[in-house]
Amino acid sequence: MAKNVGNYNLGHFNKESFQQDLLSWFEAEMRSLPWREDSDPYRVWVSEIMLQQTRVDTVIPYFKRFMEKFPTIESLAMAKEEDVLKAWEGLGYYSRVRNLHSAVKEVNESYGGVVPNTVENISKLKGVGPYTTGAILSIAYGIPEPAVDGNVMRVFSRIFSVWEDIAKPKTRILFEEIIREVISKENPSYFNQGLMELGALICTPTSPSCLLCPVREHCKAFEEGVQAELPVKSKKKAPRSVTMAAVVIQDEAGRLIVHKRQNKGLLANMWEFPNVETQLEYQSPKETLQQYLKTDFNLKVEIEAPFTTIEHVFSHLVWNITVYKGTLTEEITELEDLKILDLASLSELAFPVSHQNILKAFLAQ
DNA sequence: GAACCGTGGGA
DNA sequence: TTCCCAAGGTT
Repeated sequence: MAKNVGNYNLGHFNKESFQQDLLSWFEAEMRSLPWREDSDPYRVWVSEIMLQQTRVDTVIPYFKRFMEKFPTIESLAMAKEEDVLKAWEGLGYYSRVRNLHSAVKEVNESYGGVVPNTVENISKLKGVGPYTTGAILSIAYGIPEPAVDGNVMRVFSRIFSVWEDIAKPKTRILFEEIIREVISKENPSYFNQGLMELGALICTPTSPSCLLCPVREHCKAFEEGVQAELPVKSKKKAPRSVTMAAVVIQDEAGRLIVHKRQNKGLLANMWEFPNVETQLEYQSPKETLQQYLKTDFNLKVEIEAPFTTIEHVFSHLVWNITVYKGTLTEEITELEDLKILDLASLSELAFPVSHQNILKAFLAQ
């Protein structure tokens, strides 16, 4: 019986044959990865959050360290956010781990420490969206839910020759509907992981290895010779540029002043060296910096010449930071979000990479 | 729907 | 160098 999903007719698609080809290939070729040692829902959960928009090779060492430090739901639930953020330092998208921490507390308190196994409950957890819901349910619990990530959209764009823009949110819905029709009910875990593995190893964004592809005979794009033109993905606009001034302030003992960022938005709750945006100011960067320190922290600082400039590129903006050296000219009263610390103490706080680079440049001068 | 939210790697 | 990312989610 021919099924229609959107404008796509799945009638001539041999679902059983496709499943068998994909599953056989995955069982033979799957990479040995730390989070594949078992299917503990907590480990699956942590790995899926880490893997969001992040390469496997980058995640591996973070995952190992994280699981050593926080081996169970309870251990993570009881941890201080400061320590959790530190374990994520350098991975990026830090709201991922703040949401994970919050959601793990929720599971510990409201679900007896057991990760929920229904779409209804698991998708309520902070940081668990449509993809992660399907990934955890299928991989940890064997429930046939679609887990549509970039790999899956790329693979199925080619399999069914779908020319919808995969950068559009609604396109994901289309692929979820397709997956619901073709997912293996017997082994949804390997089916979903197999699709992602195929996307990572064979059905790559540029120059896919079609001659090695286990599901080549099911692929409409290959049949039509258009695999290189799919998927269609619109470009995102260029990041905007922000000009900033930062200062590394030292006291007589050589300790450094650091500031904790606000608890929402960019790099929330991460530590940094005091800095201000200087884009549209009448004042010189140095005066802007001094005024910021005075009004926000009642701090008088002697600011010397800049010793480096740093460019840091985010996904949606670029920081151009001129970094000054400063000297503290009076006693400082520490605040919740302002501390003066020696280097050993600094190393216990979580800094974004941009400010790690500021410290490196300061120490290297 | 579009903007926000990081980082390091590879072509 | 520049561009595009890599197992997305939230607002």
